[in-house]
Amino acid sequence: MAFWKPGTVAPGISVDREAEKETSENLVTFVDHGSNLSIQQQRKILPIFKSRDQILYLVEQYQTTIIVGQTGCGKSTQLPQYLHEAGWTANGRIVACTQPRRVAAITVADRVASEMNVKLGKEVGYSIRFEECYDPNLTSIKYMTDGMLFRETFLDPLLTQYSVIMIDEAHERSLYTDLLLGILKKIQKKRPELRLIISSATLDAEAFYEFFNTNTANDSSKDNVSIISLEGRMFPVDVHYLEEPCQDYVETAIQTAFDIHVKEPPGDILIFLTGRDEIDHAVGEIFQRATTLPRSAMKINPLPIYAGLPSEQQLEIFEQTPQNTRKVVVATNIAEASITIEGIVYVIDCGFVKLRAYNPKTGMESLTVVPISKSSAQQRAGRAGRIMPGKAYRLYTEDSFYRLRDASIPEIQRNNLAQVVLQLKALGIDNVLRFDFMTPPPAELMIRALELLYSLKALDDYGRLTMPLGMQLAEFPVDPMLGKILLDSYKFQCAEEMLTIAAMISVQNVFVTPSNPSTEFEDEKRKFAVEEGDHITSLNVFKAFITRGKKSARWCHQRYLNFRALSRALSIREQLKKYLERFDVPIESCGNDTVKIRKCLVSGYFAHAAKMQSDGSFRSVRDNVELHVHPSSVLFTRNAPWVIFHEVVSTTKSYMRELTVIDPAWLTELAPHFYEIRKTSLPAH
DNA sequence: GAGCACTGC
Repeated sequence: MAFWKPGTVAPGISVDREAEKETSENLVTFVDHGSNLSIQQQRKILPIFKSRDQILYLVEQYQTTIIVGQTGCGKSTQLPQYLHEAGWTANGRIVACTQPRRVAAITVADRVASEMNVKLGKEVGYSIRFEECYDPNLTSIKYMTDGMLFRETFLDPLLTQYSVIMIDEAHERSLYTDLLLGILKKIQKKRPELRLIISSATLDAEAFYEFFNTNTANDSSKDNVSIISLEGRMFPVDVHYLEEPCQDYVETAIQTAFDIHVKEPPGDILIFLTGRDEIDHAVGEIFQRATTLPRSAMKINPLPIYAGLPSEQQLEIFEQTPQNTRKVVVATNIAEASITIEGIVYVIDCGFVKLRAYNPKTGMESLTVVPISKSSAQQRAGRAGRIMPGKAYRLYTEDSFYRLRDASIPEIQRNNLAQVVLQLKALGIDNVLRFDFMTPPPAELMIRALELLYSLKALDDYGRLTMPLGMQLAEFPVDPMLGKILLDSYKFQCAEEMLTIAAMISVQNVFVTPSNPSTEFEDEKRKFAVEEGDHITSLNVFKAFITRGKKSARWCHQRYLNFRALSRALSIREQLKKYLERFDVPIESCGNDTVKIRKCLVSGYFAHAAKMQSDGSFRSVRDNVELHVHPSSVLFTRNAPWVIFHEVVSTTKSYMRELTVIDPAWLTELAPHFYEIRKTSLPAH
């Protein structure tokens, strides 16, 4: 990049470019201007430094402090250090800072360790799934995913080793953030000395304030919560709206990109669309139309980015743009918070997002395109203001912007809560319907979860956790139905197989589907396919990856397999195996006895059974709802009278994903109680 | 008969 505002962050010379590429985190980019500012001097020129003493005062005076600060103000890196310097980590106590994402936890910890000139994993550490990098005797500042801190409450319900807990990115309202908010409020009652810092980038501070304020007197000076706003470090972004709504936002986005390309000064473009189809189409069109640009004009280079893309292609968006070329990144929501791309000056926002929601009435999930929230729109626009003043083009009218909801619906209000209910019960919270959530989930979600847990025998007639089954399912880091097949595997001598199946189901995008699927792709896929269905096909893929493929990326690439996904499955499998060993479940293999494997699947997935109809579609056994085989299933091209499935996702139709052929007799043999539950009333909760 | 937003334990 040839241009940047002198005296500000230059895109090419930041010392942590590698880290910045991978995280949304508010890392502050330090620039070596040739002067010799020490790290400590650099810390003092951050905007947050002006508020240092005030923040420390508030944390001391109030049980909870809400910090509102834009991206780039340095709160994630500086606040824990201020608290450490002020003595909050004396006597072996720890300051924790949670992040919704793994990479963020690592990169911020790494940054802080280098600022403090200590080795990562010593005074400063992090804790994320599969990776604990801290020293229990030495670490005083600990960055962690919110899910990991939640898990720590199983071992130490009052989180006694922490003096201050900072919940970062709280505005995102991830499932575990919300669980932690409720639990921390409970802990504060028993540990009044515990300090909480809730950090949010948006204007929902009032809601956090109301939630944590326990002062019932009519005198606000006795409130135990305080709020402070910090100035950000962003450049201004000029927002443009359409005067009239557009018919086709993909086409409008393409045209807008070319308008910018022709009329505006250099700077890369980021387009937000909703899914892979739209992205592939837009990238193709931009590529085509670029050939009509005059030869003298600046070149244009469109690049796709979404989670399902293999790593090699994902990394292309981070490569330096060649001279005289403008990069156009076409992205899903992954670029809203998970990935930060340097050099973006223009943002085009279609105003929609693809969102997964769980319907408690049917137990089915839907994946639909819905309008974004105002805070999402602001976050997207902000992506244009990281290196210099930018512009955001919203492909909707200003009027429709004001009609958007303020914030997205928190995950806890639109998720399957089976695992959540189980975990709350394991923490001794018996009446989950009365748990103090910041925004309580609809009762139907809770009741559906309770019903499923009862049918799995994780809860007894009184709604209490069963021992040991219920307790073990609560501890397992997988969905309860998946946990059930692991714990029941001893009955069929197939724990080895179930571990692989559970790990493979826990990762997505094992096959890399090319944008125009070739026969070669179908042929490669068929080599692993078996008539019993997708679970055993996954088992074959994983076995081949470990033995013939020697866990190599090249081997995966040649077979259209996602190396990243398979490596992750390997880690998950190892972790699940440790749990089974602890639960004293014998780790045996049934060899190639697919009847045993499939019966074991039925023992957990009996509620997800479907019968084929004469027209080739299916009906669920439980609710008689019409279902279809997802085209990615190996059963898409085969006939199977009875199946069980992992999940249903409704898009254009209700598609079952991950299917296995079963004998209907197994349903009554392995789950006779399930059909009884519908005749009798539900147990008391 | 033809399709899969994004995280996390």
